[in-house]
Amino acid sequence: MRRAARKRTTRQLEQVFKALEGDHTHPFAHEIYRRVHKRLPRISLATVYRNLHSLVDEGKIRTLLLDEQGARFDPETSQHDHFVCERCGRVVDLFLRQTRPVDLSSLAKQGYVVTTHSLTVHGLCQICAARRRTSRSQRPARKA
Amino acid sequence: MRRAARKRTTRQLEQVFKALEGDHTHPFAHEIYRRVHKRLPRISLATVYRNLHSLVDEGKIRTLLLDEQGARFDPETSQHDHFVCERCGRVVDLFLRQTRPVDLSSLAKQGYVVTTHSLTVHGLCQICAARRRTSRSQRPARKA
DNA sequence: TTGCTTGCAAATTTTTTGCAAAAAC
DNA sequence: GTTTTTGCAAAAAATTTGCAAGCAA
Repeated sequence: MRRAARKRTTRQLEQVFKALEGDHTHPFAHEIYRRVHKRLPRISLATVYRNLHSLVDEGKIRTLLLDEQGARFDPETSQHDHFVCERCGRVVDLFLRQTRPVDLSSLAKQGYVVTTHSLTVHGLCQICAARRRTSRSQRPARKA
Repeated sequence: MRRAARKRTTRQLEQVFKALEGDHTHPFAHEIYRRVHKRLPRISLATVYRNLHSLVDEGKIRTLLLDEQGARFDPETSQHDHFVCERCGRVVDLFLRQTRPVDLSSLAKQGYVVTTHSLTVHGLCQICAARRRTSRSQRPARKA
C-alpha cells in the first residue's frame, strides 16, 4: 500500500496540516474535515484523507489506532505515549518514556529488531478522577 | 454501547470460542468466521461478530486494535503485550511486564487512575530479522 | 503546457441492525 | 411455551478510488 510521493503544495494540504498543527485533541478525520471545511468550503472528505496520508508518509503527523471507530491523527511526532480516559474519551499525550523508558533490551537478546513502540494507558483522566472523588458516595448517575 | 448479557449457550457461541481458543495468530473476525464456517456451514458473519462481542463482554477473549484494517481477537486474557512485525505482519504475544513492569506510578501522582495499559512493539520478528541477516548484502528482492 | 491534485460520486471494507424463523431452556 | 439467538439482507460508518476538470509549477 505504498502511495506515490506528493509533488505539489496545495491550499488543501496546507489547511489540513494547519488544522492539526498544535492540536492536542487527537481528532478523527471527520473533525479535521469539519475544521478545514470552514476555510475551504469546497474541499471534500476524500481530499482530507488523501492529504492526511501524505502528511503521515512525510512524517509530519502520525496515525493513532485507539478506538474501534477509526483512526485519529496526531501532529506530535516525537516519541510519546497516550492516555485514554474510559469515561470522557479524552486522549492525552504522555511523555513517560522521557523519564521512565520502557526496557525492551530482552527483545533484542531474543533476536527481535525493535523499531518503535507505543504505550497506551487506560483509566480515568485527572478531571474524571477528581469528579469521581467528589461524588464518591452518590448512587450511580443515569446519563449524567 | 452496552450490550445485554448473553443468557443461553449455543453451538455458534461454542464454536466461535473454540476457533480462537489456544490460537496465537490474533485473527480478524473474517478468519474466525472462515474457521467456524467449516463446522457450521450455515453460520453468518453477523453471528460471529455478535458472539465475539459476547465473549469480549464476558472477559473470555480480548479485542486488539493494531491494524487500520480492523480488529483482531485474542484468547489470551492475561495482561500481556504484543510485537507486530513490520515485514511479515505477524503479531506475537510478549510477556515483558512479568519481568520488566512498566512504571506508571507517576500517573497516579498526577491524579490519573490507571486501569490497564497496552504496549505494542514494532520491528522485525525473530524470523524476519534472521532472514535479513542472512541476505544482508543482497539487493532488495521484488515480491519476496 | 504538463501532469499532479481535487471534487464528486460510486465503490469497498468492516461492522451493525431489523426482523422472522429456529433453537435453547 | 417463552424468550433468546440466529441467518439473511439491508444499513451504517470509515475509508478508498475512478475520472474529468482545475490548479501548481
